[in-house]
Amino acid sequence: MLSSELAALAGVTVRTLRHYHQIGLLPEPPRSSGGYRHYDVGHLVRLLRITRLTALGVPLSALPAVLDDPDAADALLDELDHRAAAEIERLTARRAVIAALRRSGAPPDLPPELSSWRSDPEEEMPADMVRYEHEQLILIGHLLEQGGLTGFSALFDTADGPMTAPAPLTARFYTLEPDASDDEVSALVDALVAYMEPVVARMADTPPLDSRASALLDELNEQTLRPVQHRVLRLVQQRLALADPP
Amino acid sequence: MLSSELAALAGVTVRTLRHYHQIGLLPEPPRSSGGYRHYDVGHLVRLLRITRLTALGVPLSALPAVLDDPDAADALLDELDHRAAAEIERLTARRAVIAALRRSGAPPDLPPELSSWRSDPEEEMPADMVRYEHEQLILIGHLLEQGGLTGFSALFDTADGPMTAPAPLTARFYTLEPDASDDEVSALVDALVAYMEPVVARMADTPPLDSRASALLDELNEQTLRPVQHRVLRLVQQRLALADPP
DNA sequence: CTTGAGCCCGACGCGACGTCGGGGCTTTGA
DNA sequence: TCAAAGCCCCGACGTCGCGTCGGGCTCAAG
Repeated sequence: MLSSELAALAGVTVRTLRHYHQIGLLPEPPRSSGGYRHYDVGHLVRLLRITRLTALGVPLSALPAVLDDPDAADALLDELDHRAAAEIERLTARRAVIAALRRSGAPPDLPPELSSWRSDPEEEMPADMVRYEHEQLILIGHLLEQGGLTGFSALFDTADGPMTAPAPLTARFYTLEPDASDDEVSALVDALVAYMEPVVARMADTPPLDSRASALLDELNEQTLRPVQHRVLRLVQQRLALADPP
Repeated sequence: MLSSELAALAGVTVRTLRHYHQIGLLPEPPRSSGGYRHYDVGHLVRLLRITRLTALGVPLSALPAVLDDPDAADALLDELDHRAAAEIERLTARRAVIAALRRSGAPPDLPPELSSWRSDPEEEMPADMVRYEHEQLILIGHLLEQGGLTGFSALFDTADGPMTAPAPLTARFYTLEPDASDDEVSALVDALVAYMEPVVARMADTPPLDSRASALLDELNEQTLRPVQHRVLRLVQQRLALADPP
């Protein structure tokens, strides 16, 4: 039996045979005068034992032990089963995320549970503001993942169900021109404060945002937002802070 | 922000950061006078986008395209979902095999559906005969996998349910001494023929065993069995062949 | 005798980092 | 003020199970 015949019988490639020879897993068969390997049924059986075990997830390095000592296999099977179960769980979670992404229609690099907070794509917004909103959601999504994203989301629940993103409001914020009039600015501040007030009221119970997290969010603002928007943010923060007991 | 802080924030290792720098996925940040990297929040966001996507199974080589062009992601997500589903199926099948093995108590390198054909481990049998039986089951299990293992098993179904391995019979065969008397041999042959006759009768309908497969089985016999056992096999085969119409 | 398929070997590639070893920087406590 | 400890840097090799390439040899058929 030549290499390719053995390989076909066992359902592997010739390269696999050579690899098993190299690592000493399969004994070298006798050679013909020209150097061709000639296998017998013993090699086939050995190879089949190997393929059965690797199909179960046994690593090649563990095979010598398992093939020679059948008792050693039990603990290994346990571990392989656990690993397979864990891997299935990971993949299932991954598929769930993909499905959520497809439902939300949002770009795949932001957390699907925050995608409803994006501004309406129909709104006309400068490219850098689109990018800023995107990056902010990514940052918030990650920073709150281990701090309690569910608790955060709960802040926005009302008797009528969860609040959705205030699309026109955020668009007005993002499209603020540097030369906006004071009236325009204070009107926007009023609207934002009105929107945020009930949320802030409920925040009294929850632990404040991690200091490093808020520093990072500030840094992101600093990098991207225009001065007029910083002014709006500061004003909103002042008004909301005053409403809170210090 | 130093390397280890960024890494901790994003949940990766410092080595991963260096790897992303090497392949150009993460821009190099400015360095301190001593050569230390100093990251800002922009790097963190970039890194988080990367980790979110890799968690979905996106390969690093595809990231530049996906990060820059959000539309390119859709087809990719489809493929990733399919691959994840296929992988889950493979792992589930693997777990099913492991579970079957644990129920049967058989060594993990033979097909669990044939494990009931092993001789009773309580029977006293020479080590090489144990090995022979093991290897024969491996060979049969594989050769019939693509030829119809189910059809083969059906040959052994009776009205009272599937026949089980004739434990004392096979043990008598395997433990035959080279100097066994003619009486002993012919008694064993009679018993084996009686056992196999109904099976052979049903085999008339099914296609005969692939010629290469039977050659391999013969070769295995040749390598391992003692002359007296060859004699028994030949006798049994003659008797069963005569009972068949040629 | 030639041709074409099949076999041999050595060596590099892949994917996403882990790990090791040798050497500088920075901070903290004595 | 200085030394020890703890970070940081870099380059390079290791992991796992083979795939792939290139160049040369062999074998059976025409």
